[in-house]
Amino acid sequence: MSRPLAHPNIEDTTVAGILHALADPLRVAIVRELLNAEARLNCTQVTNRLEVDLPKSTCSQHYRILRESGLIISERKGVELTSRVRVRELEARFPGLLQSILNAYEQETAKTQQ
Amino acid sequence: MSRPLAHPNIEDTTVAGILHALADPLRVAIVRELLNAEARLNCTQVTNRLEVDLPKSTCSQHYRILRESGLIISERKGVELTSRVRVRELEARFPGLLQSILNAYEQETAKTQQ
DNA sequence: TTCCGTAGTTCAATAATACTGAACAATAAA
DNA sequence: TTTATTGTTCAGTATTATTGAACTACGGAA
Repeated sequence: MSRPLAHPNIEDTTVAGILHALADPLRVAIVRELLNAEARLNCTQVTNRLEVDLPKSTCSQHYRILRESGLIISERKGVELTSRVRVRELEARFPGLLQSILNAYEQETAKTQQ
Repeated sequence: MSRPLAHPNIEDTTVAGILHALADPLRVAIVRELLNAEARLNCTQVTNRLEVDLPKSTCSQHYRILRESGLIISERKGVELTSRVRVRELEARFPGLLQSILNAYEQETAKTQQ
């Protein structure tokens, strides 16, 4: 794996970047899974929980976009890459944004019934 | 101008579509301008207020994306195209979403000072 | 050590989107 | 009619996204 895992400072994150990252349902699902998890999960664990079968390269790109947008922080643990959502920082920078987006996504799927 | 101006039913709008539309600062600026206006504005009026000089074709595409995402409703008034934001409907479908995104964008620019 | 398996990354080719100049269509006004 | 205005469509170009294949890095077994 490449050496440097660059994360933007929270004050350098942009709304456009965050919205772009979260405009993809799969990336939203990853974020939600990371939020729900008791412990830090690696990429494989997340995709397993999501029960999707996506190519590793695609997965890697999605994490890169989430990372570069400032939504997650990733760390290497041996061969694995574990990630967590930057909840506190994001809340401080853009209060309510992440939650309302996640709410909206839930609303969308919830209303599918009937 | 082409005849049919198709607008999605509000229940067919998606969060992904809305986030994608609002992931572009210019489109957000258009939405904000439409929200602030006392009366319905046409495309030219909006771009004039924004003091940007963007090609007509580009402008047209942005409006199409806003329309197809469900964010705005457009009507032809003679040669002009006037638009308004679907505030009520959006609020009913995804409560708080639009406002928190607009807030976040304001936060972002506000913090640029100092 | 060396070898093997696992977890992700990078590269490159292809596909899908976005941007925009130029030609066009539709309406209003002269 | 003719002309000006407003926006659309088309087509070419550029940017971004997807993904198979080769690769890197680390841990564990032998």
